[in-house]
This record gives sequence, C-alpha cells and structure tokens, in this order.
Amino acid sequence: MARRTKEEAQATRTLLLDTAEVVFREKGVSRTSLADIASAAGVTRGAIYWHFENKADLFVAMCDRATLPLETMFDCVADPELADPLAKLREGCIEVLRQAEQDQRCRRVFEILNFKCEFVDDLAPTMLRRKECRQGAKDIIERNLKLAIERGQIPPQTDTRRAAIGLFSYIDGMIINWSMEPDSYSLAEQAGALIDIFLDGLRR
Amino acid sequence: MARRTKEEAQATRTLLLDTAEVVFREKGVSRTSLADIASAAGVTRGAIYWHFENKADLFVAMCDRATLPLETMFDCVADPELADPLAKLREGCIEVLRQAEQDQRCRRVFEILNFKCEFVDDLAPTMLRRKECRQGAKDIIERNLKLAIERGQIPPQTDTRRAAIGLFSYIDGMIINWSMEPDSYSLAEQAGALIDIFLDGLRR
DNA sequence: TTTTATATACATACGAGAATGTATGTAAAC
DNA sequence: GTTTACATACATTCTCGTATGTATATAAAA
Repeated sequence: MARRTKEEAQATRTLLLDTAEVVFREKGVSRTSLADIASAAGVTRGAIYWHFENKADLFVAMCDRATLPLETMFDCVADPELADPLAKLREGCIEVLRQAEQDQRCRRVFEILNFKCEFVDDLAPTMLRRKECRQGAKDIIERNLKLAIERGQIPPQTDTRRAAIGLFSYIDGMIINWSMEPDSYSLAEQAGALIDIFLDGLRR
Repeated sequence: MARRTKEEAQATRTLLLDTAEVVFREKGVSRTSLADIASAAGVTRGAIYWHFENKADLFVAMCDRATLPLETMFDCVADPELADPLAKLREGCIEVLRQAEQDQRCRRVFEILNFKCEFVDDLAPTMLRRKECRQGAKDIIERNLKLAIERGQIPPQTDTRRAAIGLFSYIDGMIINWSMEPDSYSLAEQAGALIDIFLDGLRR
C-alpha cells in the first residue's frame, strides 16, 4: 500500500471514527474487534493502529468528537443582569432536548454510551467527563434558580440545590426515556410542555 | 470432587449468582470470564456450566432474581374506587425511590445494567424485560392521572399521556442521577419533596 | 436392612478460534 | 533519501465449549 497525502490520512482517520460509531452501535463496544471496524471502513487494522493506540483510544476519540446532550446546557449560563432567568433556563433545557433528538452524531454516541458499552478500566475516563459535564449543568441550573428567587419568580424558601437536582434528573430522564423509543414521539415537540410542568411546580 | 446433596447444590447456584453480581459490577460483564467468577466463588468453571448454559444464561438468571426499581410501581395500580389517586401515585413513586436506594441487590444489578453491560445479541432479552416494565409503569401512572382528573385533582384538559411520560422520566432520571453519586445525598429523603414539585406543577 | 446401580454435582483436561499487539514490508509523498 | 501511511505476517494470550473423570447421594432391588 502506498503512502497518502496528509489530507487523505486525515480523511482516513475521520472515516475510522465514523465507522466506529456505526459498528459500536450495532455490535456493542466490547464485541467489535478492530478487524470489524477496519473491514467495515475498507482498510486493515494497520490503519487503525497507525491513527490510534488501541480500541480504547479510538473509543475515547470517538466520544470526544461528539457533543453530548447536556453540554449545550452551558449556553444558558446565568447572567447576573438577566431579567428572566427562568425563561432562559427553559430555553436552555429545550435546546438540550432538541439537540438530543436532532444531532445524529450525538444520538449515536449517546446510545453507545448508554446501552452499548461498559465503563470499566480504560473506558472509565469517558465516564469521568460525563460526570463533570453533569455536575456543571446542575451548577448552572442552580445559579439560574437563585437568580429566579432574586427576581421573585419562585418562592424565596425554595431549596435551589434540590430543585436543580430535580430539574436535571427530569431532563436527563426525558432524554434516556425517549432514546429507548425514539420513534414513538418527538422529544423536541414535547419539550416545552414537559418542562413547563416542572417550572410551574417551582413557581407555585 | 464428590457429589453434593440437593441443598448444597442449590447453595452453590445461589453462591454463583451472588458472586456474579459482585464480579460483573467490578469488571463489567464482557470483561469477566467465567473463570473469574468461578475462582471468586471458590469453585471451577465446571460448576458454572453445570448450573448454567453459558455466561449469558448466568447473566439473565442474575437479572431475573433481582427486583428492578420500577417494578414496584405496579403496587400503586389505579383502583377505580380510589378517593385520592394522586396521593396513591405519590406513595408509589416514593416507594420506588426508597427501594432503589435501600435494596442492595437492586442497586448492584441496576448499576450493572446501566454502566457495566452491553445490550446486544444474547443480552438483549434483558432489555426487553426492562422495556415492558417501563411501559407498564407508564400505563399505571396514566391511569392514576385519568382518575385524578375525574376526582378534580388536576385540570381536565391535562394531557395524561404526556404527563405520564414526564413523571416517569422524572423518576427514572432521579434514580439514574442518584446512582451516579449515591453518597452525595439520600434519595429516599429527598423523594417526597422532589415528587411534590412535579405534582404541584400538574395541579396548578 | 444391606447391596447395587445410576444419576448427580461438580473438577479436570483438551482443542479450537478469536482478538490483540507488534514486527516487518512497501510505495508514494515530501 | 527519508519519513509517512498504511498493509501484511506472526506470535501470544485469552476464553470458550466440550469431553471426560469421579466420588458420592439417592433410589431401587434383594
């Protein structure tokens, strides 16, 4: 086999990541061999071992390339000058749910992370990233809620930490539940009404 | 090795299931060999192959033995004569969360199912059972909500299907979120207040 | 009640395939 | 001419499934 240009090599790398997404989703991470991915991509294992150290390295690279659902939550970070933090929070949650449904790469990787891989040993770092992401999202929610108290949008005695955990769990559960039967309803369409139930409960 | 009495054989089988719970949780399902489980249990693979067909069979038996979190939801089935279906629903959800935290076997198996196994091929049946269980729980929630409308507890124009999906996702998300950091707070203690946020939202 | 036969509950041994990592080959890009 | 971007070849290591061994529990026969 001949040497490729740098652009061609980069294309091969991308092809391998794309193929890994598909094959991992079909067969599960542990049951797919590097030979499976290589043949599906039309190359040999040599190509994989050139671009990645091993399967775990390929897996991590595949995950890092994707934007996970809750990471877009960071876009609705609490601004102290915000007039309507609750509406901002609502928008942020809706955007998270919309992306979870419509970003195809996100969907594939999310499905792999949830149902097609085991978080042990060398795959544990990915779990760590998710944990930090989740923690960050909860913090942002809580800051918005505190601002909402200042603005008089929700009762001052509201336990913001608990409410943040609640809202976060709600969003998270909605994504997971939907991902188990993605064809039965549209997450993006239901998002607004579903979130309003919770926010109304906070407001009362 | 000598033949054992029936009681001893049954004890061996139970020991194997107990050990599988522990080792699967530590190493992940696919990375534990039957030799791992056998040595951890102080027997040889021969004992495993006597009691089970293979690893998948052992795994399914281990899962079947455990009561999963949402299965206790069936205890709060809607009774047409029920005076306060919303309170019944609340109790049911709290019980689900309490069990999710305090039933140790449930916790171990739940953690394995969520983070330490891949739902492909021969392990897929387990996923099917979970799906049915989830569907059943959602149906029960919806029936209670319809009764709550009849009793005037929530507005008549409430979309019960959507609300059921919402409440179910909420509970599910709470369990999953808590299981990622079980030591940071008590699920059972927070359960009541968390559920009330959602139910208040429904009532308004 | 004792003896005998058979099924049981494993342990041990063996063979085969699959996956991994590495070592080496190679032709083109630079 | 050297490095790159792979392909090919090889050795090793697991793991599985099965085949076989074996001592005893248990039931039937005597």
